[in-house]
Amino acid sequence: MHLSNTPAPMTPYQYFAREIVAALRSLQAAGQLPNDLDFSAITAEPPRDPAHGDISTNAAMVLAKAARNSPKAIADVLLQRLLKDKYVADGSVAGPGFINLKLKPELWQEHLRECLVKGDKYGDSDIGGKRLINVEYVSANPTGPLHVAHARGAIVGDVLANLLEKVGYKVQREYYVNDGGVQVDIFARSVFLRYLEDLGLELSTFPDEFYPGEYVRDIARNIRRNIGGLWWQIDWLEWSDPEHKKLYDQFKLVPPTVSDMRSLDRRLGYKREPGQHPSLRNVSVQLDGRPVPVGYGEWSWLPYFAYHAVKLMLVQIRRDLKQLRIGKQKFVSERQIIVTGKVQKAFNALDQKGLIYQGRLDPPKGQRPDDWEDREQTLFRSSQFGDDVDRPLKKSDGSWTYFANDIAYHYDKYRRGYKDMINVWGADHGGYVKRMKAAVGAMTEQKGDLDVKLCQLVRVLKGGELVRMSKRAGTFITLRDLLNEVGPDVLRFTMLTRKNDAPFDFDIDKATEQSRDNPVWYVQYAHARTNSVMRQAAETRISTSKLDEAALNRLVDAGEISLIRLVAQWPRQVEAAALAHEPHRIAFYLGDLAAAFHAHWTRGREEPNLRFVIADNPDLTRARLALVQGIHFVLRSGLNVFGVTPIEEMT
RNA sequence: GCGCCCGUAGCUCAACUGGAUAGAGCAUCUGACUACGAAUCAGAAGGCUAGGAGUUCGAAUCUCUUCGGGCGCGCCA
Repeated sequence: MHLSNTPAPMTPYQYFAREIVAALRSLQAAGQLPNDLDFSAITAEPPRDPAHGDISTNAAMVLAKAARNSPKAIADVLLQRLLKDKYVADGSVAGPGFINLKLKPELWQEHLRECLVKGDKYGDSDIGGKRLINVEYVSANPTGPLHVAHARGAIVGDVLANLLEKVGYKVQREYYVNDGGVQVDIFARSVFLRYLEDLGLELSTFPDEFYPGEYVRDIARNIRRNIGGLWWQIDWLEWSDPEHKKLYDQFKLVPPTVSDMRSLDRRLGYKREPGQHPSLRNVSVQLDGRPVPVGYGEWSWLPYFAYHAVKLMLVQIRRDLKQLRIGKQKFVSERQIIVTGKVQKAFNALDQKGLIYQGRLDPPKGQRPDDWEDREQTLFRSSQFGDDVDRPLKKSDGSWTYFANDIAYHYDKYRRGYKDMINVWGADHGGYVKRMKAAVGAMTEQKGDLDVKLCQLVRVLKGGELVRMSKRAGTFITLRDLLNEVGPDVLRFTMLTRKNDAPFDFDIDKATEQSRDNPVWYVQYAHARTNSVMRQAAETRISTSKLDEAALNRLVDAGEISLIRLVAQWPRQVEAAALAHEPHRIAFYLGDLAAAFHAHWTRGREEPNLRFVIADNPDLTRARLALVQGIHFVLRSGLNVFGVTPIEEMT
């Protein structure tokens, strides 16, 4: 009998969740329970202790109060109904009022068949109902390469997106490019100075607050060599001064045309300001034996360097992400949000709701900045929506704050149809969560929902030692380094063996070790082992095809049934992990399934009649192969959700 | 000073979102390879879930409080 022909094409847990409610309804009809009861909190779950049975429900305890009866009494009558179910072998009331059901093996056997029929699609569902959901992750500044912390966020976000797709959401993956703020300008100035160095000029100094990494030189070189149309500027008037024409000739530099500059200005939203930026005040180069200050007329070169430096950086970032197997993100530019007037639009929307005002903020207690200046500013009433204080939307120079831009970005997401939004951020942005949620709530009249997953710090251990990282010194472990050391499979899986809000020590040695300690290998090994069983069967000339037609009622051993039980939990694990936005749960489940499979395998060593392949008993073997294939499908789809290659054979 | 996250076996971490006697792995001790792959498995030991108070049938989980750690606190992102 095929389960697909029965009225129960679902997991035993889903089946009984329904049966329990049906039984309760019939008790209501019979007048044994009141009619106005809320069944929503009732569960049908595997009991914590398998000795208690197959299915456990809390129904009696949940209903006791409203039904004005003792949990025990309700459990007794409910149990009598449930015992009539064709799949229930036995049942009992335990503890404070749990009902434990022991099921007939047929239900598990038939469910395994269901799993085999669905194959890789087993575990998929449509609880998302094709609803749109937006998952934003990585969103690192385009001012440096991705490093370990970004890797964690990238993986958590990507796998969460996979999970949501698996349960029927329409997922949009996004990367918000923070190319709109002063950090990009500092980055552009850093590249500019390295660019001068690359021309063979010696800088008097390289300011502390500039970006120190080697990669900045690479980008400067790349700009000089590959982009063309370059120039450098000692004084903003200089390129029209015939006195210095020879310098342009010497370095083969080409000054920009006015229309070049204007189009970049428009594109990037820069205002033209003459003079030299204060951070460049002490920087000069030796020219004709005298020090010449650099960086004047920033408006003429800064947009150009900012534009190309960010572009080159993003090429690198995308390449790294691709190597990490993350490639489906839509990149949204903060600068474009500003330039296209979307910030103003979002601002107006808040203003119309009366949520903008001019006011003063108290300086933070205990850590008053030295340069605190009490001033009137443009504030958003975020405190009306759960934030601690109101937040400024404009800087003192009149430009938008990062928060204002981010509000506009989220407003834009919402207007594009995403009521449900998830952001994956580093823990250092924790202080930002309340105000962003407040903004989303305010802009969407509470119709939009934002969940922020904060990823705690990642430390890297190598040879038992902590690898020191310093952003100031420009020494941090890049994503690229990690990928070269451990590869995407290990990195992706390992990053999900902890929940996102727990700090993570990533031990490179252990992650590459092939042993029980290493969950990646452990699960991979189990998957490869399912294949090796199939190969073994093929050698004994037992057919491994159409296993869903095998005589599954031959699976009666307790170990076999409990393996099916574990397989049958896959759909609810996927569902729970997706709804809770907690991809790490899948890692633990896969580890459990792998462990149970390895354990059962080893039992066959002492009890040969339990081995999967019994050469002279094709029917029994095919039934057991069906079980192996079910495990194979679940392990494979689990690894697929993680974006980890299910290896076919251990080498 | 305020806010957020966290505190679970010696160590690294789970615990199906309020369920039963809080579970794994490592390390420690005791066992299992003439092999469907021992890259594995079985067993033992290990706990006042940081401390205290509360909420209810029931708390690691929710509330309050103390202690300890991390992150953050206008014109960085």
